[in-house]
Amino acid sequence: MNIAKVVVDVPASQTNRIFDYKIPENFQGSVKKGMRVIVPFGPRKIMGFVLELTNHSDFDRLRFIDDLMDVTPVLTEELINLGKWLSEETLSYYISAFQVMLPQVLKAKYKKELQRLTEEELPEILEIIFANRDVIPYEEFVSRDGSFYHLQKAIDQGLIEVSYQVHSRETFKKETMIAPNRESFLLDEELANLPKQAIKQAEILSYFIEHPQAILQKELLSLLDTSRSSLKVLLERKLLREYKEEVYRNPYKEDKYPKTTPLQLTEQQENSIKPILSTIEKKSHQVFLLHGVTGSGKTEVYLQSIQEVIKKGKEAIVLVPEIALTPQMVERFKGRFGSEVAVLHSALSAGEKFDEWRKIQRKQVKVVVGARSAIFAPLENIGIIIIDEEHETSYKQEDHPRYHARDVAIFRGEQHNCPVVLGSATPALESFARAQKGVYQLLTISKRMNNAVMPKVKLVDMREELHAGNRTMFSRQLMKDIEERLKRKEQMVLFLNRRGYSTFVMCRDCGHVIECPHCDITLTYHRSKNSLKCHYCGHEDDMPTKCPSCESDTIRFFGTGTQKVEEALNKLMPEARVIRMDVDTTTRKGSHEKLLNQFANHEADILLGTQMIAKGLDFPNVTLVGVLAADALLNLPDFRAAEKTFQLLTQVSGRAGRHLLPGEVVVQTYTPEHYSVQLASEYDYDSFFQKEMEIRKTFQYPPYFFLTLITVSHPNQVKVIEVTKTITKLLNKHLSSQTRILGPTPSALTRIKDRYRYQCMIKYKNEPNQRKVIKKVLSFYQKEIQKNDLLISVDLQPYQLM
DNA sequence: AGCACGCCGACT
DNA sequence: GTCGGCGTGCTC
Repeated sequence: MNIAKVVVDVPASQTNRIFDYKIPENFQGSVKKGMRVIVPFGPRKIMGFVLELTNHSDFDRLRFIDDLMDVTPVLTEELINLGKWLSEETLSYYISAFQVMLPQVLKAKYKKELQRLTEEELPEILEIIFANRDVIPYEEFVSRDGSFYHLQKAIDQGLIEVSYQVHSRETFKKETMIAPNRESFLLDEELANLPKQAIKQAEILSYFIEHPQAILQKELLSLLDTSRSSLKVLLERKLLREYKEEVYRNPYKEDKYPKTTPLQLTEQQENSIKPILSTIEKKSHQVFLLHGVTGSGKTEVYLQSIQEVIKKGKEAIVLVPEIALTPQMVERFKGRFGSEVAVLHSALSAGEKFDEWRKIQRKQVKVVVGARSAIFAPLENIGIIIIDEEHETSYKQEDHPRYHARDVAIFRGEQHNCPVVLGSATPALESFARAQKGVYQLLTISKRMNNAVMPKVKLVDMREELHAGNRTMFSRQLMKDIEERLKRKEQMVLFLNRRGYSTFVMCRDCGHVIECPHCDITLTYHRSKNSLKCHYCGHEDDMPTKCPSCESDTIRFFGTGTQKVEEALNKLMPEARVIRMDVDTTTRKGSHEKLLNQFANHEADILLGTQMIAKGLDFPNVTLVGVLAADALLNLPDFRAAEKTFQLLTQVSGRAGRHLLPGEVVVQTYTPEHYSVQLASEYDYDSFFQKEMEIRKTFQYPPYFFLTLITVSHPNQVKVIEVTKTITKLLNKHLSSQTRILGPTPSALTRIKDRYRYQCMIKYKNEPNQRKVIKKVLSFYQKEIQKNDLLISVDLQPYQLM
């Protein structure tokens, strides 16, 4: 095997193929599939993944692999196949598919440098820039307006060389270890001979006589309450030795989590787990949809299924939506499986993520708990894959490769012959429809644990509040209920749906709304800096004091943010202690956990927050949930708006009355008659499913039809419309006649970063040639994409229709 | 994506 | 003769 087939790190359509390289003699045998290598590519050097080893190539002018970047492959054989499948499936580049499966620190960094080869005098311009250095960053040469002509000449004369550096960014955390350097009896002798005043040295020696194994320096020093200076003498005398050992950056300390044991399952839990266990036993693949109401103990079903998998010597992946990946959730897994668990989510630093990943790679863990990308965990013997809150849209990645973790999970489940469990109190319509058709096996838990009843939901019509003269954001009902809870010393959760709402700035005089100069969107007011910011391009302006249109000074910001709610709450009920949880108060590491702990310790009465408090939280003392604006989501231009509203209301309501105390929910809405609000208040998923399915059928939306969204963008509006029109025509011509192609339509945000965006939508039932046709369309525009600043993006099964 | 190469036009 | 500005095509 002296030839490697390599995918190179150049995300472009022309390089989206395999390149062959010869393996030099000295690397024979050490180059393995799935490794990162450095290869020459044209004049430069870049990173590539070895996908295959062979002895034959159709290309006759092969070059040699330059260097290896790994000792152990970073991609397993299965992940290599998964990557190929993923790129086909999502129409993305091979390289992007492989990169998305690995921690960011494994992405190569490139440096271009100018290296001086001789002492010989260079032209003056170059001498000034080099300033007595042998190597300078190429960047510096460019930024200081270096003469390309002189540079080229110096290169031709052999005075200067351009060198390309490729390096990986992974770092390893090392800590100092201290160990005895002599046999115990020899240390005993030394201890006897120590001068009387060397008390600390004596203590240290005694310690090692009793514990002859190595210990972290940090730990030793704190244990004996001393400093490095007393260690130093012993190290110098070679009685002890020190060395560096690699340690994992461990964001979760195991001893923090009290060990838990399996709970007695309820009858319904028992009935649900049986088919899962038997699938594990039979080593077969099956997708289960576990439909369990909030508080029904789905997690316990997961935990006991995993237990069985571990018993069989296999491994498990558990996906949890990012915002539900709370300390509470982690605790449940760490509590049951201890150090067998690796946790992967975005709050970890790049280094921590890498270390967790490496624990998996080295087979030091059995269970991986993480957000979307954890589905690519490099496990080789998977026994179960679980996706909790499977309806969550965050499982769909919004940029390339635009994959859905559910699809990847099922693909891997097939490869490993293991069950995939999708769990939710409010399954995605797609999933429930599949379960009804028998594609997935439906498991139902309709009762809560502890025999708790679902909290009663009161709908409050906010229009009536307004008519009655109540202009605050709290209805009289909600106020009354809050006061009651305060009196009874019970706790509350207030939920504000911020998505769909924004704090825009408007002139009360002329109605002028301030918009971003580069995007078709209103600017958002940020109190901390008293500025206006665009959420799409980052453009920032100072908050004006006068309306830019009519010069009136009645310009104000509108909309509701958590800050504003908190202020209003403080004014109306100064005695209530409020914890506010939103992006502003949880950016610092660990602050999320801290706030939740405070609430758990009853240091506050009200937990006020956005999306992030909607799921996964479990506080026994919470008896009231208030939803301030239930229909904020309903008004979005999204065919899933009703579904999302139903899901959110159900999830939030589920935060109350989970234990002994009964719970209540107050939902404030401007559309109490809407079926999603109505049915959510009755916890009637089945009726909601029926009703929503009818609507989807009528309007030809998923799950009855599949969707593909093609978005075209370009600085010139005329150009965009023309291209989108042509694409629509091409698609119409080449796709089957039952397929509907809609468009061109302007995107919901027609202009972002000074680029116009138009889209067309493909609605289809069965379109086996779709990817082929789209690929053809893309290659038709290949040239314009390359040189004319045209962008065409394809999203199969989109979630964001903007 | 970079990068070289080649052609062209401007400036000394 | 010297320099930089694009368009084009290739990368094992």
